[in-house]
Amino acid sequence: MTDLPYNQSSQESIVSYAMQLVDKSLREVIDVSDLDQNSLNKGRFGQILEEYYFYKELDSNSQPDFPEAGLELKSGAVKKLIRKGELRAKERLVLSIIDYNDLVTQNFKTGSFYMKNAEMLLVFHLHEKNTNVLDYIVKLVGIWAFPAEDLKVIEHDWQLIKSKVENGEAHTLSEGDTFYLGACTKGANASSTRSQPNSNIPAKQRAFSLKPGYVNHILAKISGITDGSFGKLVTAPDLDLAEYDIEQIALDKFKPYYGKTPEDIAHMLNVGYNPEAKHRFAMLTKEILGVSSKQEVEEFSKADITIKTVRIDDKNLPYENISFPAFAYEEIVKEDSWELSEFNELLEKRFLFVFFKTTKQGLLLNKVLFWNMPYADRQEAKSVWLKTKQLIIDGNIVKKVEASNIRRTYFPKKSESKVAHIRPHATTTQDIYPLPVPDKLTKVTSYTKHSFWLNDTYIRDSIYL
DNA sequence: GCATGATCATGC
DNA sequence: GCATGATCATGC
Repeated sequence: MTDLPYNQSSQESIVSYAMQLVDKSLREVIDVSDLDQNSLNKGRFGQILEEYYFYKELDSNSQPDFPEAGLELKSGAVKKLIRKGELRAKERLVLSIIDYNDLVTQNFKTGSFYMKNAEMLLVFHLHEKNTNVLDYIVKLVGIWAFPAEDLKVIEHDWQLIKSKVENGEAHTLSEGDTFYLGACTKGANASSTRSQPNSNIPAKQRAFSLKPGYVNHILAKISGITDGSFGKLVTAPDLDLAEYDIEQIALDKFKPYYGKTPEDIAHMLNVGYNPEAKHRFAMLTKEILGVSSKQEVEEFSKADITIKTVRIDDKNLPYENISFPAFAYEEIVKEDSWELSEFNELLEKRFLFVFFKTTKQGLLLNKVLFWNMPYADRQEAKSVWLKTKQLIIDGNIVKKVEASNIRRTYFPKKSESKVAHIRPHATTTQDIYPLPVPDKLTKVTSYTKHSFWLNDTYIRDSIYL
């Protein structure tokens, strides 16, 4: 192996060789003549890259792919956001498979996960539907080493996964258990299982993976984007905490403010409070968490956690339904699976709900909780998504236009599902997105922006509790 | 009083 | 100018 086009003991050499991939496809840089054309499913991208570009033999040992340089080669897919033009992770980044029997014998720092993945050479290509893997265009290449503060969260995640396995609960693992490092299912189907220690129940095969939110941060870092739009939940004094649980750290921050009014809280935090600002409660929540009202919480963004601040009346009914960002009609009709749809991705995230409740003493901070939408409710949301998508595909949007110019639509109403409905989400009726199919009744080719909303009654009955 | 449609205030 | 989080107005 003396004639490799790079020096395999030098990170610098490996990276500069990898950088030559940017804006190219595999077909342009390797000899593809002896590849079996029938085996080119999307999972082959990484294997072909490793075997035909880096000339490495495929193996599954616990050493990194470039052991002398301490680098593990990983490839991932990005997508371009139509509305913003930015690159985002198409999905989680799947790392090494979890051997349940081995895991329970390991420590984090010397265990196979960290030994293999401490430093990674990442190659991201742009995902294109119905495109041969050989023609995917590489967009970003870079080295990733976990920052110390991220490693603390990841070690905490790793320990949680390990302790579940130690307790004979490998079959109950779920990605929602953890923050940055997940245990995602891996295998052809649900019957891909493995044995686990301390239980006879076969457990689904799983791999360590990085959450999409975390991958987005990696993408920003290796693209050289460092903006000030993120603030940290965990600051220096907390870094030495033995129990590094970002959820607990977040919940603890609310403790001094229970039973206080928004004005009280703003005063205690020494921050301004504009009663005219419609997002004043959301701003206050961020200040409680220790970041500026202008910033996003970095740890939550990495862990795919969404904050929702809700005011409820004395009967626990929210004053308003909860909105999500407006969807683009042209994008939703192209979503061919619920699992990969934007709405499902929003609902699979973990939520931090912050409730302010109306009492005799006024509006008071009342309850704060982390929450995930149960599977059955996401199936319910799926039917709302399916109906919405079909109406747009059929150009069946406006039902009638009243004398007042209010337009009644066919979109799913609150009464049709206990979970979610569709409503306008725009500045005016003139605030529009193009329609893929003109509306049958009005013939318009664009329509007021709409979004999915969670029903106020669903918040009351299934989340506030 | 509630469901649905329309619109607003802010910050970037 | 627009995304976000939120609130208002109308009609039944």
